[in-house]
Amino acid sequence: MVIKHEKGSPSLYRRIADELKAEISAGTYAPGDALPSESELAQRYDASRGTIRQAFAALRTDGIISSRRGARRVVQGGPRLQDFAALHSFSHWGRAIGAKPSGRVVGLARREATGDERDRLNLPEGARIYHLTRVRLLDGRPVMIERTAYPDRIGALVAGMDLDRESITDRLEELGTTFADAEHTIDAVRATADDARLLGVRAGAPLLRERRRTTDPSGAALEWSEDRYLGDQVAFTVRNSADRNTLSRWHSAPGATTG
Amino acid sequence: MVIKHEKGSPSLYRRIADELKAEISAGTYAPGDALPSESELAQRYDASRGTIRQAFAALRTDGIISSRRGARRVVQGGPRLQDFAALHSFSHWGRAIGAKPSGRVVGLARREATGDERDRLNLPEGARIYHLTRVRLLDGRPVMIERTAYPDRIGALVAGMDLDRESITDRLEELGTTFADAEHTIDAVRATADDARLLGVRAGAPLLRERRRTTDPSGAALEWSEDRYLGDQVAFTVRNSADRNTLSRWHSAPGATTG
DNA sequence: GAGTGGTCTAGACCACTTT
DNA sequence: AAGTGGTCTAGACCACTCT
Repeated sequence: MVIKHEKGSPSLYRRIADELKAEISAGTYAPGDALPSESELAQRYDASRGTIRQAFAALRTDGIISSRRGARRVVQGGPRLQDFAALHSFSHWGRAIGAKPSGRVVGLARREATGDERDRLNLPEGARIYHLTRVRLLDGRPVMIERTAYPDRIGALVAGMDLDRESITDRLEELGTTFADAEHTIDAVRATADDARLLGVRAGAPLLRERRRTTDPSGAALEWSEDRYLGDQVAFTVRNSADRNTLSRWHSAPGATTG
Repeated sequence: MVIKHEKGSPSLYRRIADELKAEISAGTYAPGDALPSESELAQRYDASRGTIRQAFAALRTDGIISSRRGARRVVQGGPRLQDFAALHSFSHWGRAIGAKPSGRVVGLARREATGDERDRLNLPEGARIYHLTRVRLLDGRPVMIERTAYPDRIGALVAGMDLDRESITDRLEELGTTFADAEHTIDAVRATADDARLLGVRAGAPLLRERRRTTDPSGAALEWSEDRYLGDQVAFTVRNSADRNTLSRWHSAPGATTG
């Protein structure tokens, strides 16, 4: 018996995965606890074993559970992982951690893309972009400087927004833009005089720098951003395993530009 | 027809995945190129479609390819990701990037674990650990300070090694220890006087701090390490997507320990 | 409309952990 | 010995992209 999906409804394995995640969040299964077996869940959800395995695979990829042949799956400890939206959008993230996120526009300009920007956004010579600089705050205190380049098509939409009030990410999603993949490069830099003034720290303070390239489902670049966080305010957490690794370590030869 | 595995040989889908990765590395499929369809590969490898999908899933999890319904899978650009061993072991990593890795032991001691160390390694009150501090170098230049706590059982093995010469990771693997999962927390800190002396920079220089907890397949903690990299020498790269997210952003309230 | 990936089923055998 | 997850097969229907 195959049950058809209602239009727009998530697949069965996604619903099962979401339900398991919710039960783990709620503490029904605590870190270290064993989860129900595949066959047990197959019965409970009237699904095949393959579908249950697909649901578990989603949790495994997110690092929420571990799994070994012969033993039941076990809930992993550690900090809860955030969903893609909370990670991608400062506004979402701020609200998720219970703070009041805001922004202050420092500059917005349409200009010709630099060579680096053309590379990152995959644009032809002479292409124009929008470049936005904002200070982002939590509960009124500066936490991060955001310097983002948008391709012309996206930037035109952004330029029309109320940037002090709206979430760019949310508005772009409403306007039909889908953020699918992102690549983040993280290192540490010294605050420049400019950084220091905007963040209210002394020049030379250690900042956590995140350079991010985000693409849509077809692989087209949607933004290229360099964000600088106060080093003592923000950290990033990554999980990986022998099976699955999305993390790399990179070395910059002294004197070379850092990618 | 079911073909049995030879003992110790990797599964079919792993071999297919490895072969595809090799072809991508070799440039047979360049970033932006479409890959063969599932049915085509099923024929080529005399495998079922499910097995081919399993191989593709491995590449997808590593962020090497993207995939959308209706269109063929596409090779993703960006830096090549390193395998778990290269990420986990400084020695492996150094050799992989063509440099000569080395280490200099600053201190090794067996002592009672602090509260923080007990939490991270999941040890009872009063448990003892081994604590190792090393400076790690590439081509003779200091790049990182490593401060690692090992549970007694592991530390006893480490203490017997030639720490200036051997790779701890390699030796522990040879001795039957399997590193399965790791959780990394990354932020930026100011170099202490001690850090500065060991790394040959001025105090206050920005350092990239990686705190790492590594576990074996059963979830038991194998090490808890705090590594500090020169900010202009090393960066970390992470890939994620709406489907699959192993990255989180964390906020530390001012004054709180960045635990 | 043809091709492709996404979801789901039902069943099989095996390696490993647990009791 | 029983239970559990890992691998693999063969087939089905569907949503979507491409030309």
